[in-house]
Amino acid sequence: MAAPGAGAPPEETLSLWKREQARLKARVVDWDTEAWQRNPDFSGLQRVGGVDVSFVKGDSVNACASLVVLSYPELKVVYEECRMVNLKAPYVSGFLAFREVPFLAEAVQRLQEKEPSLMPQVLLVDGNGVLHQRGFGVACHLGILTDLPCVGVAKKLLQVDGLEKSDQHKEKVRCLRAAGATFPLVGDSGTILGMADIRSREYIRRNQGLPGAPALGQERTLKAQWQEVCPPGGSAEPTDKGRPPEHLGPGPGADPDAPTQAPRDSEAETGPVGVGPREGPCAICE
DNA sequence: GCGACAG
DNA sequence: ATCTTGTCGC
Repeated sequence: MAAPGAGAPPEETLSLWKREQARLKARVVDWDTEAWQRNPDFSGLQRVGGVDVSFVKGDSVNACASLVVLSYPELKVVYEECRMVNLKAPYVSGFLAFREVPFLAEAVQRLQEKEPSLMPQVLLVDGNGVLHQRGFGVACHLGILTDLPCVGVAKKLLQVDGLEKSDQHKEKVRCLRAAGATFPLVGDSGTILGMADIRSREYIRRNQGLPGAPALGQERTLKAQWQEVCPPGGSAEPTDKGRPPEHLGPGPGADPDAPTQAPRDSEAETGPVGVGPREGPCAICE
């Protein structure tokens, strides 16, 4: 048999995958559909979920697929599941979903069967959403399969639609001082493909306790932070619109979402529910 | 040597 | 994704 975890798939398979992405992309809903998405402090949001797949050291086939649901805004774990799985498809940039989404969708399905009352209202997914080669990353894919609003959370910037780690981009990242500060990632198409939300380790180490660095307990509200943008001078942005995930409308699930960069350590950040700190040089600051 | 092709 | 190495705090 072949080793799913490795080897590049034949061009024929990639064509099929592209066709599937195009088919499902038509069901994406990339606008707010839930009241909590636009409420000042997300009032109405009670459960936030997160999914991820972690691998066994030198193994690209065996991995742990996990789904966790937290209460909001308390952020207490109310549901958690980790399941060892055998990946069937290799990782191919632009097609991450075909490798991981089956197991993520199954995790959501099991939750629906066992504890439907704990179904999250939004799901954070490792990987990109609409910031993708064909505008349909794993977050979008899972959203369609589960009918849940999903937010893509990536650790590295996928340079598509004109997005690049230019000096301009790096400058904007450097402006992300306050925890939770963000700026929109606007592609050449004019679409906001995501929000970068980073805390520079250098800044923190050099400015602890200095003016400009908000004291603990004085941070702005999450919602307020999301709407913060670098000082005037940057090019894009007045879209006061945050960038929460969406929901589905007609047919099967749907929703899109935005990806983002994040600190290098463990997980990354998210457009909306961005909290995580972590530190260290990141793929964006670099 | 460096960058890029999510994880 | 995972591997590394170094630094700092407990």
